[in-house]
Amino acid sequence: MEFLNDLNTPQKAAAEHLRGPMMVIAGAGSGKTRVLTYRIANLMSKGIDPFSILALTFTNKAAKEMKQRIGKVVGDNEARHLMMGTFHSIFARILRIESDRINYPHNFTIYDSQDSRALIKDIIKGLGLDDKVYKVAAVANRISGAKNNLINAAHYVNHVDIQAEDKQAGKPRIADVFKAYEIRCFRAGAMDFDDLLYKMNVLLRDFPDLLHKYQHRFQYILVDEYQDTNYAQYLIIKQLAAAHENICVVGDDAQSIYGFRGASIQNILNFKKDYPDTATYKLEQNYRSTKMIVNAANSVIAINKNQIKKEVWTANSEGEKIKIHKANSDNNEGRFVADHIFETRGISQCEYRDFAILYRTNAQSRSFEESLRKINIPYRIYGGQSFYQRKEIKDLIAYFRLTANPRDDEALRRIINYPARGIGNTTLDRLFSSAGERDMGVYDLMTLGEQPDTIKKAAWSKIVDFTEMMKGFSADLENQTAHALGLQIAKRSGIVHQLYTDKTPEGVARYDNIQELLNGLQAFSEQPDPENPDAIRTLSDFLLDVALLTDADKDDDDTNKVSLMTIHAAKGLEFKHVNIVGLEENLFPSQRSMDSREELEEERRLFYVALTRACESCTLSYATTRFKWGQLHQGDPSRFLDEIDEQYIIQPAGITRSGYTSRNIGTDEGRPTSGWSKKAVKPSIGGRNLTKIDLSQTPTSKEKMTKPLGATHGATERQTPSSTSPLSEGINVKHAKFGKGKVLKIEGEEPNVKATIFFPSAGQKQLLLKFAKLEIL
DNA sequence: GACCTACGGATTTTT
DNA sequence: TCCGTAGGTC
Repeated sequence: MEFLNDLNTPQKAAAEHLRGPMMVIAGAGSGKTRVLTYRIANLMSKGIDPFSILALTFTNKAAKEMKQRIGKVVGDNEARHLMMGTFHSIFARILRIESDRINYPHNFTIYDSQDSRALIKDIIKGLGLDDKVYKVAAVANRISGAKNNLINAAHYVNHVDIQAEDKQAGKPRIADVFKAYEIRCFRAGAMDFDDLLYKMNVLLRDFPDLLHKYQHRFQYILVDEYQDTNYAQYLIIKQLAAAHENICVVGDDAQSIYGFRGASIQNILNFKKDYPDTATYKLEQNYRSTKMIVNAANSVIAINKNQIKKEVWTANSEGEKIKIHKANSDNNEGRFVADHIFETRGISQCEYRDFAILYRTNAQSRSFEESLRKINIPYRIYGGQSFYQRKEIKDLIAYFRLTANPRDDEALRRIINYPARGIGNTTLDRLFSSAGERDMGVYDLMTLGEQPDTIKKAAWSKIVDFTEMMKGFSADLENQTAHALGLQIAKRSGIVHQLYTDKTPEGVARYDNIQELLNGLQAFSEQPDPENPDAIRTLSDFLLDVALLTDADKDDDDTNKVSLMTIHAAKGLEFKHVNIVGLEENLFPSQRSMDSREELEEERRLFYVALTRACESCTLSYATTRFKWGQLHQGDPSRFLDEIDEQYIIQPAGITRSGYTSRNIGTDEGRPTSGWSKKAVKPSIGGRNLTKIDLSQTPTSKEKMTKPLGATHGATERQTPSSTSPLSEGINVKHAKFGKGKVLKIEGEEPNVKATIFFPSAGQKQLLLKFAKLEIL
């Protein structure tokens, strides 16, 4: 096949491999996606049915892109039938088809981590355990870890080591929580992320006909990012591949960074033991980065003990040395990076999209956002609170979920009183406990037509109204498109109305988000399902997609913006110019990774991943002081800085902020360093009590805020402000109205006033107002 | 049940 | 510092 001539020798050999187990060890930037695509194209050109090829990728976006690239080689019509996607999405689809085997409804709900945590919290409370000892996050992690190792609640309670560990940690009753969690999920017809893998294993283990069916269907299996698979994933692949052993795994042990999620680097290290006939291909030529970057990264990763030997090299140009910058505070680090991007863009004539700022934790993004905003550099934040995590979106989706699966108790809990319809917490608690006593779902209890004696009459009639409405929605589930039904739900539930009447800036943003979701629904409804092109796309089809979408999957076609993200999120991406920030001990490497060699090595691999994202230049920075929980902390430079062979780095003599003030951009002049609250005064201005002020009557045209509205709400994408004030401080918000917002507290004095405002629909918000002119109601 | 206050905990990383 | 919420009051 002539398309194979685009490949170098080892790439070509790997792409031409037809049958039998194979492993591709692919260094960073060595073209592994190319090999995967070309191999699949090659299989198809040899007459192998695309229906029999299963390709598992790490993100849906990667799958989509690969499909498109294969389509270009073999034609879209053929490529369409490939089974490609993430582990979670592919197996969710299969589980949906086979769900009756394990007594789940076809429209089972997928609980996201918020849902599972809410449920776990409720269980901890219900069992009367101390929630300070049994912390939700810790318990959730424990359960998740067990499931990823295929341990269910029954095994958990009998597992000697696990029980010993829990006892040691003072939490002997996690097993009880786990057990209750299993029951409640089952009763709700819900699976969490881990269940998708666990239950898939159950299907293959307990139903030989299904094992046979899928072994027969997937004759060729390819797994990308194999170094990041966990035991549950490993075992699914192993079982599916057992009949034919046409399995191809691609990965790089040096880039294994998901150990915390149960990923085991051993899967890649042990592959040859499972398949002794494995053909191994090593891709060692890097096409992405300069010599300087490749060599620097090599010098770092060489320190790790646990790895497969390989020599990553490049024929690319020498490139510039890696720069290290020391800042004296987190804010100055932000300013340096923003300024550096500004300058580099001017000198090398590249676009904003060529830059990335990579950090260890999402919480670090703030100082970079502020600095970029100040000098009008557009940026996009990945991760953090994504679109689908926002409250209003989750609320509407909860209606969708309850429509598709009335047993979904977590969705019900969320929306039964939103918008407010007079069913309060007391009623809800009684409903849940009454349902628990009868071992049935809450919705089933509600539709039973039999009023439990604990529920008051007035509340019960509201419940009946609610269930009647939901029944109406459910009746249309199969005969309306996702868009038609979604629109109907948005309107009839009262959500649209509720948000429309809320004229606060936050309320307007929420209304827009709902519109965006509905637009998304429309696009979804109009695009046919490749597996089943004639069927209408229902709301439950949409839910399956939406539950497993992540930020990385979001299309952002022509956005020319600087990218801000965690290093984890940057996996698989590349940028011309990369800034790796926050290189301090206890931050990167993270404090929690310091106890064990394994975890520290994982942090080092993470650093390796960060370095190898860069094509042309890489700049590292750290801050000697940093605000944490409102307190100033000292920090030491990260050990990773010392681990780069010094011949590849420049450590400039000019310490912090060199060349900065001359341009007078983004300086700190005149700004108090730690917020406004230093001068806190009583909640009164002009001698009058200010606890009740209607800000809608306030002349707002002169108000300035130090943060744009909505920023506190964690919007995923923030535009650079179109206008800045003469002080280059804050943003003009003259169109802002505070609607029904009530001021709870005023601190500071004009013109610097911090106001705590209560919005009926959004709870408490703190806003920093400049030149506030407040009038008393 | 709605509204409000004061307090305490949070920072890994993600499907 | 910010955010969520338990618990108080009307």
